[in-house]
Amino acid sequence: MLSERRLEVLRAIVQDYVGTEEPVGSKALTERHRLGVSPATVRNDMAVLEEEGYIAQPHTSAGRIPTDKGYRLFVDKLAGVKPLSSPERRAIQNFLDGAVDLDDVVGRTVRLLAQLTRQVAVVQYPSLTRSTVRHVELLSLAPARLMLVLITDTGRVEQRLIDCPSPFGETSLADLRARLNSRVVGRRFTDVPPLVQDLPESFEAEDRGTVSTVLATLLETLVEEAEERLMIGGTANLTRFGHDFPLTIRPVLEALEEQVVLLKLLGEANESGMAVRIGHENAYEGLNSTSVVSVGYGSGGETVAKLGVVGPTRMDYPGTMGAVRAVARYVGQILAES
Amino acid sequence: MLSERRLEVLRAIVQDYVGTEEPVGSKALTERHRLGVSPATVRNDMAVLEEEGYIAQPHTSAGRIPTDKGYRLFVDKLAGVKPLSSPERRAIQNFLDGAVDLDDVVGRTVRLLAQLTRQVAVVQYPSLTRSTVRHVELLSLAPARLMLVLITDTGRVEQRLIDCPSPFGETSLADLRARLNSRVVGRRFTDVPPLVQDLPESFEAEDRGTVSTVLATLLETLVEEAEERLMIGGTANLTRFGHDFPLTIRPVLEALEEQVVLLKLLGEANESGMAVRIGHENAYEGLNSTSVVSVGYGSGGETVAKLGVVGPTRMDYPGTMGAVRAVARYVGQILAES
DNA sequence: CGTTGGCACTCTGATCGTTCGAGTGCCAGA
DNA sequence: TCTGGCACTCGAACGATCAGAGTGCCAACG
Repeated sequence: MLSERRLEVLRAIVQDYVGTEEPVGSKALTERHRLGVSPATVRNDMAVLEEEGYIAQPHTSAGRIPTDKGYRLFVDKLAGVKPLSSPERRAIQNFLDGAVDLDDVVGRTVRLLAQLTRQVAVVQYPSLTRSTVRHVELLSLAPARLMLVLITDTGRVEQRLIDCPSPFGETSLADLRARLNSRVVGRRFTDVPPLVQDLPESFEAEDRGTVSTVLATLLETLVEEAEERLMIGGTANLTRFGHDFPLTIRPVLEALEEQVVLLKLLGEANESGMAVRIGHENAYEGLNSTSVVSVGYGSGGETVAKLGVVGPTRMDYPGTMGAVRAVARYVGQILAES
Repeated sequence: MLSERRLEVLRAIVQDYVGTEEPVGSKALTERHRLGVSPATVRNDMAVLEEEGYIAQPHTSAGRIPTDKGYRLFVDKLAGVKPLSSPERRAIQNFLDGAVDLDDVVGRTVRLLAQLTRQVAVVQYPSLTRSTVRHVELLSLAPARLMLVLITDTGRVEQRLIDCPSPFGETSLADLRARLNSRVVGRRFTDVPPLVQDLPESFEAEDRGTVSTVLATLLETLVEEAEERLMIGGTANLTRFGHDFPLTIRPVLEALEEQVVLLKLLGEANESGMAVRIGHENAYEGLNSTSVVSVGYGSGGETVAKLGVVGPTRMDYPGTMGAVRAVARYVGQILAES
């Protein structure tokens, strides 16, 4: 176990490096932090920290920089979550309150988060699988062509075209619409399948094919939409990454275009708490020199989706975590209101 | 007017510079192109071209590079549009044919375009103002609460919640729905307003308020959605931009996040033809060192939206233009089919 | 008049050595 | 266990030199 002072030294190194972006040496440390010991002592501590793998030197006789392991310790033990200032909080609330629909909420959130953290922001659309059905509508477009419209309680709308195996009368349509709605409105998506399973049986033989098709499409929509959408923003902040540009930035841009990768990344967030993945802790190779801070959000204690930021491992963890958490909370509130 | 050979020299310079990314000198030119004259002659021609502003030297005694004006001349007079190879065409078609809905079409298009041109691709969603109404649906969610669902012929769905000034019976609702649809289905959005103006008059006094509200919401939806959505992709290709990274790339990334800027950019495309904006021809300052190639697409001779790519001024214009045009055509076909 | 070969000139970029300074490791002493 | 001192290392910055590519100009030629 590292002594109190060594941890203090590590904290100082992380803070300085995050601020200056340059390797930090023993002398500079003692000058900028009131450690109460001499540079020589700090040097010894640094030697230990290096041996333990918390810090490293880019080349002999330069200062030290934190390793992923060092950041990990910093985040876990040394750093709190820095709460936002109250003007910041007010600004967040004002900005988000202006949103007019779900797209707008997500759009504003992503811009807000990017601006606040000065990093790349990723916001997942509220999940359908956790949502409930507000309404299912069936429209007849042609004798054997229907449109299915699904409306969720989060305000999202999905529509599908359906080619019926046989013509389907207006009466049957109204009937199906009514029965369907009476069974599924207010239900969670995951609960729907068993509730509609026996519906075809109660229809005339000639309509059963169509009813089955409609149900199949409905269920398919629920499942398909479980692969959820994302919005990202603040990519311009990538330019503040480091000196060795193209090499670092390219894989990150590539990763950001892979929805699957991002979803997995966010998915790693713990249900309730905040998740911080540092450097090589990220499964995706292109993000080995970045850290991801993510958290779930939702209304009323229920997580409906996640959001987070992607930035260089050399980031201001307390500040970023504070911003991410605050934004998640306010978005949850907004969703609860609407 | 420039002589034939001088134009030929300009063409050679553009081609070489696009290929090598390095200033091109007189000697190298005569070696790589069969111009039939000596380097000295080429030097004279270059001097003239420089005086006319078509090319420039980064510093004294280095090769020449084309100016924006030079690229402009190249595009207008010297370069054709390079058609894609037939394997490429087949690949495009196969890839786009797999799309399942509108989002997917746009998503695939943007990825395709980015990959084909190795640049940043921008695709605008098919415009609502040019679209026609396929169906308008009204749902009663609560006694005084309606939902309006608008379905377009391009498969897009928009929905709005409406709070009615007074309760609205099922009979009136069905009536309104029927009349509304009989008037607007198949109509272009821009033609809708006069067609529904007198609808409230034909209803009972107590329902007129609600009918007006519904109509107002409908018209509002048409207008609001005229501010259209975009999808972008291939941002990782920005890393191939140039050597002086952060400075060039940052404003581009910023521009790409400004939907308004991008829409304006695409909007500059001529109705029918392809538009190429080179360097400073772009109104937006951040894009002064990029070129934008855009074109409208649509089904049946009608332009419903635009798409294009953003890349360095030093780009392969014939190839890029060929790819953009081909993709636009195939997307138009796909839209016509669905 | 357009084209050509020759020639002197001018820069940039690469290479190399030197220097400077920050930072380290180690050791002896408090 | 901490501290001050000291020798050492190594990278970044600076400057001088050099080679090469490319230019502009000129005189000669068809």
